[in-house]
Amino acid sequence: MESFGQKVRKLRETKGLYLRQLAAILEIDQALLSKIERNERRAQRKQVEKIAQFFDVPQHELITSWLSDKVFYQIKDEEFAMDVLKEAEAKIKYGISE
Amino acid sequence: MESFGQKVRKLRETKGLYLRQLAAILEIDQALLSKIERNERRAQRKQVEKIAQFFDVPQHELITSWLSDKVFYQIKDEEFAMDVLKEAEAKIKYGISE
DNA sequence: CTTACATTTGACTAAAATAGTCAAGTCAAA
DNA sequence: TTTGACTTGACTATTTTAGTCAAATGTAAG
Repeated sequence: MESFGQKVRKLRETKGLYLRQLAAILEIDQALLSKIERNERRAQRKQVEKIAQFFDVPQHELITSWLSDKVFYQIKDEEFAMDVLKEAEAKIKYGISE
Repeated sequence: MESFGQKVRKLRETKGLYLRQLAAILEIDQALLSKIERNERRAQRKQVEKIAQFFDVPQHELITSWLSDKVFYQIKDEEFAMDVLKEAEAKIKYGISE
């Protein structure tokens, strides 16, 4: 399974770009991009969108990867992480009754 | 499907307690407890633990409810919310390769 | 009607979490 | 041993979120 950061790195390297170059395109510091690629910082939605656009990859693909990373890092150390996800699924499917 | 807040309200009402009373036990403002029960504010982990203890309900039950709420509110408006959860599951199951 | 009391609301502040920067540090290749 | 890509760490800025207080709402009783 590949993290969002790994996806970005792959895309960047496939195009033979340096951190510095992609960072410039995204208008962020290259140190930040480095951290994003190594999952040490989370990207912003706008940045994800720019990346998808630039590499011409479907937005929903990257957005999904990025969001699932966020969820993952939020609960990865929880003993019942899997139950949490199952319950979240049910809430999405059937909603929360008000 | 029941939200964390609803669970707490039920527990409280079952014991015939007022917001004010439970709030005192949790050492928070009753306005905050009111908001938590209506999912307008998220509780803190410590508070969740106290609630479980006080009402003598298994911690993991409330913690799971509370965490799944957090996940739910984070992605509920996403078009691909379900895919996000599935991918998060995969990341939990198989990990993210470093 | 009006008092009494539980709960909600809204606007605000405090605190915590997270994004972002800069300068120095690795590390490999030339 | 210099150069260039990337990483690291400590710091700051920004955003998000928790929390408070005082006033408002609703409702049941007197």
